[in-house]
Amino acid sequence: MPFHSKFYQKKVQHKRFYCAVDFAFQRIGGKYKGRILWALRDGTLRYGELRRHIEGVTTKMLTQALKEMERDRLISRNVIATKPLHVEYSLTPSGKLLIPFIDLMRVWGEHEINNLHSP
Amino acid sequence: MPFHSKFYQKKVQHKRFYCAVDFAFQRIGGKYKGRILWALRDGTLRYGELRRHIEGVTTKMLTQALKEMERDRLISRNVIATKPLHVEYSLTPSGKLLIPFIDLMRVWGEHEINNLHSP
DNA sequence: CCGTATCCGAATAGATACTG
DNA sequence: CAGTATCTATTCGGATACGG
Repeated sequence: MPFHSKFYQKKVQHKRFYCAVDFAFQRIGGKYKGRILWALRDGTLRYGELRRHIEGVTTKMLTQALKEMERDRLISRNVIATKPLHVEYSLTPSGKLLIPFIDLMRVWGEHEINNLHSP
Repeated sequence: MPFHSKFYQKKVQHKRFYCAVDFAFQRIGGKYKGRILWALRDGTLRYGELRRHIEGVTTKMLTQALKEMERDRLISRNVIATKPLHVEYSLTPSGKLLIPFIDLMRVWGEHEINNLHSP
């Protein structure tokens, strides 16, 4: 049960936030959360599939981000008791609300990347 | 000249990024950049005014964020040679493109804050 | 008024090894 | 397969003092 493991106990408390923008950035900030949300936009992915989508991530950082996002109800975690174990991740309704936003970021990012050497 | 000071030289190189989402989060991630963009949405603010808008920020962090955002062409910096000095900050066209995005974040954040104790 | 500089602790991130 | 644990390196962020 992730909510009781020692591993989980880090960062259970949010820092104080001063406004809604601050709050939102605390929830989807960090190095990988945006990319995780984006990877899950079309449905369900297993842990290992996510790991391959998010190039460069370690198990430690991926697990940590996933636990925080589960706690914050952005994603849900579903264990399938096959052998070996399968674990599926997908967006919650709240998480799905963020997809248009991530998409805006992506479009803006592509635009900026294309203009990097011609400003 | 900020582009030549020792202070500026930190973080001149971006880390490697793997996709546009990653790129975008590197540019507006961090603790204060979202709030700075939001504060400048309606026009120009001076350094001290910004500082009062972004409650809790220190001069170090504000200056650092402003320099990075200037380097990334999200904001522009205008020095007015009065005495004492005035320095005005405003959004560039590229920075203005991010406002709808920040607004989405803010709306989502307010929605989430309201549902924190009734999930 | 608008920053710079320095010190230092906290938080974040990576590498590596190991387990049910 | 899906993590956990540990150790270390790097980065971030706050406090404080000072300067043009």
